[in-house]
Amino acid sequence: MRRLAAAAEVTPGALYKHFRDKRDLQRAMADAVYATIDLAGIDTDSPTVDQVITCCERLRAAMLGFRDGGRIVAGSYSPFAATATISATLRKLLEGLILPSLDAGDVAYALRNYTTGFVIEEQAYLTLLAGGEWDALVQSLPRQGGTEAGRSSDAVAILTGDRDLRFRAGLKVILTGTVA
Amino acid sequence: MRRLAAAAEVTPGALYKHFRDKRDLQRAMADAVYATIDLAGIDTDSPTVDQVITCCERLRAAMLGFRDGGRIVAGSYSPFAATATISATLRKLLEGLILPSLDAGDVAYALRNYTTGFVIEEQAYLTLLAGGEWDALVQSLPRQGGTEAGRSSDAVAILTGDRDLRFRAGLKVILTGTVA
DNA sequence: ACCTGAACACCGTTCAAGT
DNA sequence: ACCTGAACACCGTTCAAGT
Repeated sequence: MRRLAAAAEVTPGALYKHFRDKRDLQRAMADAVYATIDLAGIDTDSPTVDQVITCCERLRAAMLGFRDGGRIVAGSYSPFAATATISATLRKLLEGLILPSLDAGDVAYALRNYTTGFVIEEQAYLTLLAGGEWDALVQSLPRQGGTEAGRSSDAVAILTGDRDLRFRAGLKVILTGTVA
Repeated sequence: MRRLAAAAEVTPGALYKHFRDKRDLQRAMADAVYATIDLAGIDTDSPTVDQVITCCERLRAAMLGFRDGGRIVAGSYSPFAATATISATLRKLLEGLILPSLDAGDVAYALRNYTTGFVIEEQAYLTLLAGGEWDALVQSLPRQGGTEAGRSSDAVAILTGDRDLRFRAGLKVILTGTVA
């Protein structure tokens, strides 16, 4: 609050005429993150799986555009316009695509939770990397017995690899299923 | 740190002989959360889809057992035993189940990110509810034009409904897919 | 209506000194 | 090896008073 006030060239107390408290400000920040989502080329009247994927990728991109974007957005229920727009867009796309046995709300919610979960992990990794703490952390991963099946580091492989590719792989898993 | 020190009947400075800083302590807390996961009845030698679902449900239950459990666990890379155990268990189960075209690591990562994302949202809701702030927030949701398709509140419906059911519905979506 | 100054009750972290 | 006391540099929030 104090640093934000300084950036706005105002005294900290002045912020409390605009936001009830820090959490109220963070809700507004969450909507500001959603507001940067690029919806160009998304047409809810002719939905495709590719558009759903694009939608999630742009949601991810929007969060990645801000420090702690994932954590800001996660669980902040910003009751504002941009938040409503992305929710409705994703759900409308899905309504025209999914199996009739499923609920579009459940699918949209799963996709959004996957996406925010992925980005939180990703930004934590990037912060650790930038601070030079990542290598020490990976080094201290428990060396477990014998076989390579023991290394607990799929997360490590995913984070240090091509994250765009891995994110899309996860989306495809959700959309197309994993078992026969 | 100060409150934890008080609970441990020790001076704040003493904590810094055991943990480098607050984040280091939170990593240990994350592992402590994972350590409460009940793995009874999970047999990685004869994997079933039901076991995967149970595994994710117990992961959710473990996080729900602690204040801010989801946020503590998300993006904290605790390089400890319990963290490695749940990761390896989930992946081993999946290796025996998924379509050969998929990677067990990607699927496990998608399931974990979905689960932590869901729990973060859930705990934020529960905190808001306990603080009496939830109703005011939902009231302020933008009333958008005409049709009921406009309400942006799938998240609201999911959170205020049977969350166990909704969580499982999301898991099934991921495991069995959404499109033909 | 919006802002300032000043205060209140906190934080995380460090470090010499003790045992 | 582990802990205390005390300090340093911060926090979020409130509120009378100003304009």
